[in-house]
Amino acid sequence: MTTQSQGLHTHVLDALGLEIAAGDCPPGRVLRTDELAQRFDVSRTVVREVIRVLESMHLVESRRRVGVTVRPTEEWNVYDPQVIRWRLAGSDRPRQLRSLTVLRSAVEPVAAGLAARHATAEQCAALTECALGMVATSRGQQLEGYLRHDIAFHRIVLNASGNEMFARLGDVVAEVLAGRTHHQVMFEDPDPAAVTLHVRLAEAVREGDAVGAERLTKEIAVGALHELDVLAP
Amino acid sequence: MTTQSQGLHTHVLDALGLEIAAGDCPPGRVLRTDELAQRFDVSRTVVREVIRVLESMHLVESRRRVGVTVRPTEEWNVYDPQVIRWRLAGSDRPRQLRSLTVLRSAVEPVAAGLAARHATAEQCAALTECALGMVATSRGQQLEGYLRHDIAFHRIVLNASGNEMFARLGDVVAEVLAGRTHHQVMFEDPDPAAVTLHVRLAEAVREGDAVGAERLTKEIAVGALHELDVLAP
DNA sequence: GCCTCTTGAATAAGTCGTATGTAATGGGCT
DNA sequence: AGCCCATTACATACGACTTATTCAAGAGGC
Repeated sequence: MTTQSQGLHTHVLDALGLEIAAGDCPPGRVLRTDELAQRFDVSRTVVREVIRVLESMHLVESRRRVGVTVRPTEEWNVYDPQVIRWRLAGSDRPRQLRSLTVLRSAVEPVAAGLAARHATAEQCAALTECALGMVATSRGQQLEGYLRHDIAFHRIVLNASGNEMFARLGDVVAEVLAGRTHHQVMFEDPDPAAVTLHVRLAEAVREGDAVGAERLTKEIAVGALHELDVLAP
Repeated sequence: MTTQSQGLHTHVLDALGLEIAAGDCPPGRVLRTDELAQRFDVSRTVVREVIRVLESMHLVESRRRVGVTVRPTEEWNVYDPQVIRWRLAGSDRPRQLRSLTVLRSAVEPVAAGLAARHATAEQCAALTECALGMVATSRGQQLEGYLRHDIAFHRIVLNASGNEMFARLGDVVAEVLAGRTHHQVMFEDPDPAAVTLHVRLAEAVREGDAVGAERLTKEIAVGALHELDVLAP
C-alpha cells in the first residue's frame, strides 16, 4: 500500500472536505461509509474518524440506518480555518472572499483601535518594520514579498488588540489576502494609497491614537471592498 | 456497560473537551490513548475518534511515540461553538464573556447597518415582534422570556445582514446572552435603556436607516460592555 | 577522555479486519 | 390500516500488525 506522506486520515479528510465544501455533494446527499472505504482504499476505521471530524465541523450528519448526509451550507462551521481553506479552493471562492472581507471590515477597525491602546514597544516596532517592507516591495512585481509583509502587518494588529477572538482571525485574514493576491491581480502592483494607509496606521498605533487607527483601518477595508467590486462584480 | 443516552463518543468528547477547555490539563500535558480508554471504560476506537475531533479543533496534537499533547490556548479554534460552550462552562468564564462581548461590539453594528439595507418584510416584522416581546418581559422577573426574545432579536439582525459569516455568529451571541443572564443578575430586571434601544433599532431597520441602526447597535454594545465592567471587574 | 554519529530496541500511535450490538426503515402479515 | 419483523448501515469493541519517533547504548573520531 502506498503510504501517504502525512497519514491516511489527513488525505481522506482533505479529499472529502474539499468535495463537500466545493458543493460537489449537494445538501441531503447520502454517503455510505463502506463506499468511501472502498473508494479511498482505506479501512472503515479511517473513514469513521474522518466522518467524525466532518461531523464536528457540521459539514455532515451521521445517522444510523440512513448513512452520512451532507448538511446545508448555513449549518457549517464557517469559522473553522480548514473549512475556509476548502471553500476558498472551491468554485464559490469570489462569494467567500467577499463575505470574509466584509467580516474584516467590521473587525479590523475595532481591533486597530484596541491595538493603539495596548500595543507593546516590540509590536509597534514590528508593525513599522512590516509597513516599511510593504513600501519596499510595492513596486516592480514583488507581489509575494508584499503579500508576506501585508499578512504579517495585519496579524500583528490583531494580536496587539489583546483580544483573543480578534487574534485568532489572523489566519482568516492571511487566507483572504493570499487568495486576493493569487486569484486576480498578479500582474498589477498594489494600490499606492493602500500602502500609504498602512504606513500611517503603523504611526497611529505607535502614537496611541485609537480613533485615528480605527479610521485608517476603515479606509483600508473600504479599499479592499472596492477592489472586490471592481474586479469580481 | 452503562449505555449512554446519546452515544459513547459524545460523552467522552464532552468530558475531555471540558477538562481541556477548563485548563485542568495545562498545555504540554501528555495524554495516552490507552489510559483514556481505561479511564472512560470505552474501547480505544472511541478514544481515537474523540482525539481526532479534538485535534481538528486544535485543542490537542497527536504524535506517534509521544502521545496526545494539549496545545496552548492561543492555538485553539475559539470560534467553534462547541469550544465556546466548554470554555463558558469553565473557570475563566468572565474573561471569555468579555472577549466575546468585544467581538460582538465590533460585528453587530456593521451587521445591523447591512440588515437595514437588506432585511425582508418578514424579517422586519419578526424583529418588531421580538422587540415587543422584550418590552413585555422587561419587568417582573420574567428573565427567561426576556432572554429568549433577546436572542431571537439579535439572531434575526445577524441573519438579515445577508453575510453568512455574521449569520453564523448567532450561536455565539446566544451563548453570550445566556451566559450573562444565568451567571450574574438573575435577580435584577434588564436595563430599561437597553430595551428602548432594541425597539428603536427595530424601527431603524424597518425604515432602512443604516447609519441609525449601526449607531443604536453600538450603544447597545457599549451598554453590554459597561455591564461587564460593573459586575465583574 | 570527551564529543558525535550511528544503530537498534522500546514505545505508542496508526491501520486494518472482523465480530457484535443497535436503531431506523420498509415491507409483509394479520 | 396498523403492528411486527427482517434488513440495513452505523456504533462499538477487540486484537493483531505496522510504522514512525524517541532514547540510549555503543562505535568511531578528535
